[in-house]
Amino acid sequence: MSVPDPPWQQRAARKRSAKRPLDTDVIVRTALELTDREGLDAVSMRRVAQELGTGAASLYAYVRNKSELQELMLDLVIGEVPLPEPDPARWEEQLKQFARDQLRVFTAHPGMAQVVARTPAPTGPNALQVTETMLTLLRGAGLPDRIAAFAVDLLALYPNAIALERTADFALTDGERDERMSQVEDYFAALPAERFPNLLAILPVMMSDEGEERFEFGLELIMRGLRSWVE
Amino acid sequence: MSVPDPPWQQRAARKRSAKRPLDTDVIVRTALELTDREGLDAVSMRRVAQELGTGAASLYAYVRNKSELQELMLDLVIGEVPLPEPDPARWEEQLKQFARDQLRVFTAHPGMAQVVARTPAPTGPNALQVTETMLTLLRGAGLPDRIAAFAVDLLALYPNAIALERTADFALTDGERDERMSQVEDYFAALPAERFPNLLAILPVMMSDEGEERFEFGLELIMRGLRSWVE
DNA sequence: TTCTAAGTGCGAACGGCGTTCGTGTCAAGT
DNA sequence: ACTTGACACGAACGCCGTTCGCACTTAGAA
Repeated sequence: MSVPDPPWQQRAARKRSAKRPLDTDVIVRTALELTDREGLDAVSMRRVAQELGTGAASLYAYVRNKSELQELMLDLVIGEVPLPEPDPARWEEQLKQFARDQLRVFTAHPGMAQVVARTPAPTGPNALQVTETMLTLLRGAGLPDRIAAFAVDLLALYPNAIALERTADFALTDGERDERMSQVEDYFAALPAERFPNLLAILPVMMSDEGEERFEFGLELIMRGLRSWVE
Repeated sequence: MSVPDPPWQQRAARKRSAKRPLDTDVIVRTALELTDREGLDAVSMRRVAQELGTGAASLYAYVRNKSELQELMLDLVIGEVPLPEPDPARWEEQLKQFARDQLRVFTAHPGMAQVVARTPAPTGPNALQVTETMLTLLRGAGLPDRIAAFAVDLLALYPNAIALERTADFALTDGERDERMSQVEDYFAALPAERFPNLLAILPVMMSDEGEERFEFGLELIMRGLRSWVE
């Protein structure tokens, strides 16, 4: 080793040590960043590998396949939902806030709602912690076990479904979005009034952009329903 | 035309007339049958074309692209949901039955629930008719327009979300399903009792296979919530 | 009857995908 | 110094959606 390495080997060596060694965590995080930036459809194994300066094949040492990668991403995202300190007196508000936070987090990571839909009953550590906390709140409120078990599903389902709806068109270009919008408008304008009287009567309400009120309505509806089973 | 066509031309002619000429309808129907048999993931343009004895390129004369094909399939499926004759006195039961029928239809066509999730506000003719009927029921029940508009969304969302959950693993082989099942069991069995007391306490209830009761619970919850806004 | 133009059918090709295989590389252990 | 084992990854396989351009059919004009 008395002679220094030739320059091209030095470069290679520096490059190798400069980049963090591959591990499951960086892969998952990189994939998630890519999803946030370009949507879930852009996240291919090749693309993630490229982002890490390597080849697709290298990822398979740390991740069984693409769907496992997505499940790992999912649990990472679920981990971002803040857990409340259960306070039985405020169970309704705490559950509502929980649902709001869930919606916020999944809206912030467009595409992850699709992953939830494909993943029957997420079982990552963070998902379990979320379930445990919700159960604490529901049982603390005096709901029977059976109802609590049903409700925990429902309360996870609802924000996810709304998030799915809101992020469905993330991958569309502005042009496509506009085109779809004007198509829908034309279509509604052309509806025969005698066959769709209610639809037309209610159109202004449906078109008005009160997404947040809509979500809050659903939450309030669920809480009113739950209340009827307390004790 | 005094001389009959040579045999090879006859065969060609028979072949051509024997298979129905391509049109949008057969394409959509074939794609749907394929989905029912093998799941949505198996429905590629090539595969549908193969089923019709032609090449993938031929389909593009009748269908703009794959996602348009899926939207057409979706409206066909929505058309299978039976429409009730609105009877204001029985609005709750009619809405419930509506939701049940929707779940049934989407469970019978595994994969179509995924398409709903990707399609913001389906606008096919059948979807519109469904919306109109639901609005008739909701407004007839005495719900304010604003609430009715929200509720119609919610009542479509819920059966779809459940159908999505139920058909999520359609593409899995039995082996994969079993593997997942036993994985989940092991995982739960290994949970530390002090960190997940509620989860473990409720596990028997969650594991018991009462999918239908679960759906009915959600329906009843929604109806109780709606009732609180009547008049 | 013959010619032509329009429309349909479709093989071939492009660029991308998930995943596997087998070779290459290199550090740690002997 | 040599072996071993873990990691890295280029190349390839068989899919995918979509486009292009050529072959073929056929309806109407001449």
